[in-house]
Amino acid sequence: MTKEEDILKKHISKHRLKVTKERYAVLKAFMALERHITAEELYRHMKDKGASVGLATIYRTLNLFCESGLAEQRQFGDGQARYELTYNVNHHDHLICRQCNKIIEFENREIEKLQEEVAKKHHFKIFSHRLELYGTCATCTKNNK
Amino acid sequence: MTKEEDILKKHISKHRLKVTKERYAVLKAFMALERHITAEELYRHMKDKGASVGLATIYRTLNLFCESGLAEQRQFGDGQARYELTYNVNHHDHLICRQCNKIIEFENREIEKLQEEVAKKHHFKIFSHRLELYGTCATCTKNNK
DNA sequence: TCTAAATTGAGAATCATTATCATAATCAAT
DNA sequence: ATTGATTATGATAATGATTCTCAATTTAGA
Repeated sequence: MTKEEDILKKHISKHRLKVTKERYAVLKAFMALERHITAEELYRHMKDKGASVGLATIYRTLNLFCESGLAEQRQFGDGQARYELTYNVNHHDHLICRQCNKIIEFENREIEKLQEEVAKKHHFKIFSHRLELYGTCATCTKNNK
Repeated sequence: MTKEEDILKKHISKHRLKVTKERYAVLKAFMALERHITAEELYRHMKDKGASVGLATIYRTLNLFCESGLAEQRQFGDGQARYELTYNVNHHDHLICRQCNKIIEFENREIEKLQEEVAKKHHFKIFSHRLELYGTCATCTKNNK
């Protein structure tokens, strides 16, 4: 049993939910795939692999992952939610290429520190944040020439 | 004529669009209202004031404002786009209270500078970014006790 | 094994936003 | 000012992502 399965199982029993093969199947597929996947992409992928699960269940299960702390949902402004595993992953932010949709992750402790200062100045208790830089990636910039 | 009207007019003539009373009415109402307004809120407000304009036109006009550089659209994750006048306004980011939905603006040049460094490191050409801090504001924190 | 409670899948419902299209308004040239 | 071409408007339909509904199925625990 992977650590992620263990976390999911603990969340499930804590909330008197039930362990199902669908939930394991979604977790397995989710872990095997690229980060920042949409529900639709995950659905298609599982269907192609013969591990079909209803789309509604994909959504429900991804939300369950978020509630259990395994994953996070992101909105990059294209109208579809994206999900990424965050268990055992350092917090990071994103660079998004508007031309090829490439997503690059970055970490910057200095920025985080400054954010905390801003929050403190306004007496805000922060529980999450997001920082996204939109632009054109190196490859696309080169190809544009 | 306000400076904003002037900008809109220039954008309109540059793109061979047309000046209409609806566009002026929306601009007037938009400028008079609080920042970070939704299309629906603007629509309701104008209806109540007797300056009724169709909802589709509100959307079209707000997008026109964004194209002309007068306004920007924001997504704070509640499923509705919000718009704010940005002409002659310094760039800023947002603190968002998840309890009372209050939105506080802040400016931080140091964070911006660090963002530029991150972009440079990844050879990204940035044309926009967004930074949002989600949490509980001072008032709500106090009231929770 | 039995039963209560949770889960699933299919499709309906929802909600914000955009598209459609007939009618009306605007603009530029006369 | 009138005309003609083009764009804008408003009402409503359409869209697309996500959630809800509900009957049938599966799970957990006694």
